[in-house]
Amino acid sequence: MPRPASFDREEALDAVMRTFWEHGFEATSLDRIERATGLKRQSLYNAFGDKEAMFAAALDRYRIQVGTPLRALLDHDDPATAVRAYLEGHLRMLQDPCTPAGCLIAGCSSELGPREDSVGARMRAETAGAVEAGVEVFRAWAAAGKLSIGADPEQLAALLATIIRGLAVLARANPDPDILIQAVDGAVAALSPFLGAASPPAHAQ
Amino acid sequence: MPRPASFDREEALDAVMRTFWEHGFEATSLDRIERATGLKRQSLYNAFGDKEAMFAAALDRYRIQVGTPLRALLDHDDPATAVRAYLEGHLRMLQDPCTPAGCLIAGCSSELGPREDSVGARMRAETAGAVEAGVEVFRAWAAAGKLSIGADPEQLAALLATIIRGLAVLARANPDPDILIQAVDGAVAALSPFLGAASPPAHAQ
DNA sequence: TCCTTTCTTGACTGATCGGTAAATTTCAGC
DNA sequence: GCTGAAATTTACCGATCAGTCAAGAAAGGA
Repeated sequence: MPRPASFDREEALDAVMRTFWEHGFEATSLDRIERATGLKRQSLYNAFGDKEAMFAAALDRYRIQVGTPLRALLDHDDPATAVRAYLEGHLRMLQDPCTPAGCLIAGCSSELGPREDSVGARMRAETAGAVEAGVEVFRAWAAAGKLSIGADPEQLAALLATIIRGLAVLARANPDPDILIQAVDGAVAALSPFLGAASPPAHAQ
Repeated sequence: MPRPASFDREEALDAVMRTFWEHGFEATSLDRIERATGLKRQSLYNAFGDKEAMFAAALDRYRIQVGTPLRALLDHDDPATAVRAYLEGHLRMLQDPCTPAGCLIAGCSSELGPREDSVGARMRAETAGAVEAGVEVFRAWAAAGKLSIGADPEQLAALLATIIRGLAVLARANPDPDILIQAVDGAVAALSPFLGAASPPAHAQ
């Protein structure tokens, strides 16, 4: 068993993920990854494989480090509380100065949208899976009688997934954080009446 | 006045716009533009300038051909009708098989988000301008007393802009059109109570 | 017809792309 | 210390990138 690697794989993967997060797939060159990780080309290829494999590993890490904690915010007895926490959690993440602006999934799925190779397919699957996970949460709420009468769980889940991705786009393009806060406040006000809250929308603040 | 150009500038610009629309800024190479327009490199540089100028011209054309007609859907006396038409119009556009999937502005502003050169700045300005235009529409509705009591025009405009961009992301990534339809239906149901509609949200279909 | 001006064409630049081969360094086991 | 396998480094590959140059083709004005 000769010569262990001199770098921490997780730490390097973190830098890889952040580079893809910041610049997208195409604009992330191997040179940029070298600079971000401090590693040389061959070490990267030894550790992760080619660029697509690096991207896949970065997506996996993103799901663990970002996606899963955010989705956990939906695990709350009260749907209105859960949705508010979910939206505000996304807002914090999207604007966190310690991480690149926006969302890796939303950004790269926009970038790679119609591509037919493995990366494009991977991104489409990532998006579809995330949306479907949200649908299941709303269906469970509906089955538990936690949604207001007439609330459609599929509609609400699709709308929430849409809002989340819209926030990601705006967070990446718009330096004005007020717009995002207003969008989240508006979303909470618009969605709450469907989530078991008693107050009619005309009085929603 | 010797030798007129042998091609139609508007027609060529249309192909340029569609190429950027489909592949984004970085992944649109000059070779690809040559193939899409049928023109040679030097003709493109003569007609439009460098790649950034081609992109700027494509954005201008996109605003005229896509953005302006969509924004005109908000010009309606009844806010609820206007918002529904606006959302459904975007849905049609995003999924129109005659044009690339998604939205040029949303896609490229995600792609170029934090870039500090002129293209990045241009995209950020495009997004900020579009959002601000929506805010003015809602403010006018509010001033005309067309919004429900308690409805916040800034919140509603920010939310609508967010939803529009979220739809663009999903339209580009998700081949399932049902999700988008459900999102639009959900958005109409969630927003209508604020737009002067009388029906309470519990009965919104 | 000829000239001038522009458009068009194809070859070309240096830079950068993702990926690789070979040489060199470094450490575990003996 | 020696040896060998793996990690690291350096140099390089062909392809492609945006952009340019110069020669050839074509049309209006004379």
